[in-house]
Amino acid sequence: MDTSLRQTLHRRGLRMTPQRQLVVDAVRQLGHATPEQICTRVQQTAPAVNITTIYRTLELLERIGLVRHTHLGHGAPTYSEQDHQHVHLVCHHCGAVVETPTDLMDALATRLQDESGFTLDATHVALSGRCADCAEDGEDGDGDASDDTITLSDHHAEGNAR
Amino acid sequence: MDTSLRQTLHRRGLRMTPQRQLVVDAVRQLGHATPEQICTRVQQTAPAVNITTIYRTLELLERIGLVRHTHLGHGAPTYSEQDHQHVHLVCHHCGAVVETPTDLMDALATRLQDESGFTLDATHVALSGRCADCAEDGEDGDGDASDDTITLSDHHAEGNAR
DNA sequence: CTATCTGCAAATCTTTTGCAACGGA
DNA sequence: TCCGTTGCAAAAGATTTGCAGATAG
Repeated sequence: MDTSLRQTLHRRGLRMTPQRQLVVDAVRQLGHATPEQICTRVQQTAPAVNITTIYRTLELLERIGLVRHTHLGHGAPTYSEQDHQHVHLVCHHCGAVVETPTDLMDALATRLQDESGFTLDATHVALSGRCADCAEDGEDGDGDASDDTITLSDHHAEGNAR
Repeated sequence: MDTSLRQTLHRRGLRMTPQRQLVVDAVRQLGHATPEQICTRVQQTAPAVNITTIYRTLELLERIGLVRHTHLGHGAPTYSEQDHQHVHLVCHHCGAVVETPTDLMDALATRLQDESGFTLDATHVALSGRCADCAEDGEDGDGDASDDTITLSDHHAEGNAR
């Protein structure tokens, strides 16, 4: 059952290792997960695997097209199977991540293509907003400032470098 | 012309400082910029301003609703004026960032609202893809792996913690 | 004058890199 | 055997925090 991974690797002169199998498994099982989460999962089976290997393996798997990463909005990118395509909706308020079919973006993709020649990759980033559970309420609108250039005198010392 | 900023701050018991004015100006002038870029800009006027202050000020300005941050996909978040609303399109290939009017997303927003009850914040994240200049060519599709749990024997040492 | 801010240094955290040893084919 | 891989330690970045002193009001 691991023939495919092994072959894909061999085809490019790469080697099959237990670590790589574990990372692929973890990505598959976790759906979309950060390197940290993947590392934790892998270490449940093989505690000695270093997080450095996770990073290197994810990069390699992405390069050969087995996984892809998505930016959910905040810091860490999340990795998932290449063919596990969907659009992520992240709720600002509760942090929930909802997955929706990519065809939701078809109309937009077409429009972007027509109007800007931009080919949309709908799955690479997450859309932000508020989920149904977190009804909208807070509204804020204010913005105005000047445009001057002052010479700011710093308090104590200055001219520091490291 | 800076009355607005000062008042907004005072209203919340906060103080008006040259640094804050400079950060607001920089955000406005740069359109969308990382904390690093904002820092550089501010330091052109006031070299002594520390990047720590930039971070703290941006956080504060965001909290009081004067600026907002957007995740362009890769690492650094970019800050812009609260009311400078637009959708970002980031090209995977050349890294170009194109801004488009938010009404591009109206149809999608409506559909999301209807189908999922999800209220879209179109400006918080950037859409990824390929811009017109970077024509598509590379295609890759392959994915299959196993599901086993092996006991991985690590080479040299083990049992390390820090 | 007092509480808020700032600059600096150092602590965190995440991701990357150099290197020597290990192990897959 | 040979070279791709791995673990470890340390480097490199980015962001946060503690603190003493400066400053807005």
